[in-house]
Amino acid sequence: VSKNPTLEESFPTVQRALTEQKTVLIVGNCRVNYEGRASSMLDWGERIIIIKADGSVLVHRPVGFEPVNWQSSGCILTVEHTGEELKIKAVRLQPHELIKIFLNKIYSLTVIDLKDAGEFDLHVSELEIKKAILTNPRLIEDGFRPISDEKNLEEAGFIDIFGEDVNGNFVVIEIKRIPASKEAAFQLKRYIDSIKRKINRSIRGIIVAPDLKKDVQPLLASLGLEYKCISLRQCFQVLKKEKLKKISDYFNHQEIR
Amino acid sequence: VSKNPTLEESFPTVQRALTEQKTVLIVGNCRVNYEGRASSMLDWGERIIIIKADGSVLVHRPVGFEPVNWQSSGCILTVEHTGEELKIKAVRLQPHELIKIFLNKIYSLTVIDLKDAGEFDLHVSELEIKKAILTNPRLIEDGFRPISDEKNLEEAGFIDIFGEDVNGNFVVIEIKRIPASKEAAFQLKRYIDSIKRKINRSIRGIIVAPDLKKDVQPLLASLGLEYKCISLRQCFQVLKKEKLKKISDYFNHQEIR
DNA sequence: ACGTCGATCTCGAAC
DNA sequence: GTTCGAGGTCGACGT
Repeated sequence: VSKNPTLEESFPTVQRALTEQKTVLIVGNCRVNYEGRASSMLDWGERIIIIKADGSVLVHRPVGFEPVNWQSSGCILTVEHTGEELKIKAVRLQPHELIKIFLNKIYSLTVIDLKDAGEFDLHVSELEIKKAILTNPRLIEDGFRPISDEKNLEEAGFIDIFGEDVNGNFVVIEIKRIPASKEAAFQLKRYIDSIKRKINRSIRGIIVAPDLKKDVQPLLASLGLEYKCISLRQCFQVLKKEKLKKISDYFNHQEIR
Repeated sequence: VSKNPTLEESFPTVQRALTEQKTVLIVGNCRVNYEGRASSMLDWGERIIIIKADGSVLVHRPVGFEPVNWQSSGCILTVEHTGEELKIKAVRLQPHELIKIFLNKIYSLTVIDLKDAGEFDLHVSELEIKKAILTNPRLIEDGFRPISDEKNLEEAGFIDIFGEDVNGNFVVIEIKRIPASKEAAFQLKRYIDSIKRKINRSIRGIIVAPDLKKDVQPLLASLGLEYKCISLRQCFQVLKKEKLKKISDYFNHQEIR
């Protein structure tokens, strides 16, 4: 970490960092040119620049979630010291893209070798809701019996869960992790129409989601579809129980041996 | 900028920075919990944390273009010092989302008030291609006459440009800034089918793009659609000419007065 | 507020 | 390699 380094001082430091694949953090006054899928010019201003070990580059303005300019991982980095400015170039091939950062003042330059082996777990994807339903089909209704998941309907797309109810009707389930939109309803309708063209049996369509968006309830009614509310908490519970069961199964298994 | 500050030292600094709406840059060892549209847990590791003046939060791992955890602008920030850890909370309402960052070691803490008034210009979006066509419809073909842009087809979506050709046929134009995919072709087909259901006149569908992706040409043929190649350079030219024209109009207007 | 669409979207998986 | 779909997509614009 160096504070207010001159460009002369910074140049070899950055150069070494790039060749050694370290992470570089720069706060400074810069302008940025981009040429590639589109082209852009960013005039002078104070920004944060992150250059990561894998070759990704981010230029962040003081406001806004998204970087104003960037280059995704795998690009080739070079740095030059051209008189008044420090010039960092990041080139990507396929598609050909070039970003040029010109710095005329560096407030802080940090070179670090970050060690990060921490595992990242993202829960409650659509997949986990599906797992929960397959684990405990009563989440849908008593007597529901899944037949297959991820049924391919060729043109129409993929069905999340395909099953049978207690009365022998086919059941097509469309899962949404967030409040279901009209689009989800139309999608489910397409699936059902697609199946009806092939087989001749009564089919129910059920949207499974934590909630419905506005005006979707009447749409479902008009399309002859149903809605089953399922909370993420319920899914958590089922999956947690399943995990514990697996562990106890393991121990039971151990005892038997 | 402080190097290897203790958590005790960091706490008031961060707290003040948050109330004063400054930008905070932290490099340190942390774990992150997220709860909201989904939920996630990120185990201990060394990361870069950016907290911006507008309340956006970014947690960056040493690799990858995207932040591993984040909160977009407008969230409420609080910081606590709970014994062994510095805990930063960022809450967003609507949708309700919470991100908790636990730091047990800070390598560098930077608080800055970035001044960035630089203008950002991005050239050649889909909108600019549209503008270019509306400015000079001959980019499509001689005799093409735009009737309206952004026509809403209710269910089917929005048409980029709707017009008429020299023979009085309707023309629906779908613009893509990048080589057009099969998806674009299907989309245009849906638009045309949607219109055909409403009116009874001959309709042509034209994909406008700098190129076609593989296998799209035969698909277009089978769907009865057309392709008009248009380069970004052409659009640049037209728009540049238009700008110059406007300036000269301005001067002519001045002379008349 | 909700819905739709573009994005230098990015990313990953399937083909 | 290309294509396709999902994303805690984000952000902008229209209703």
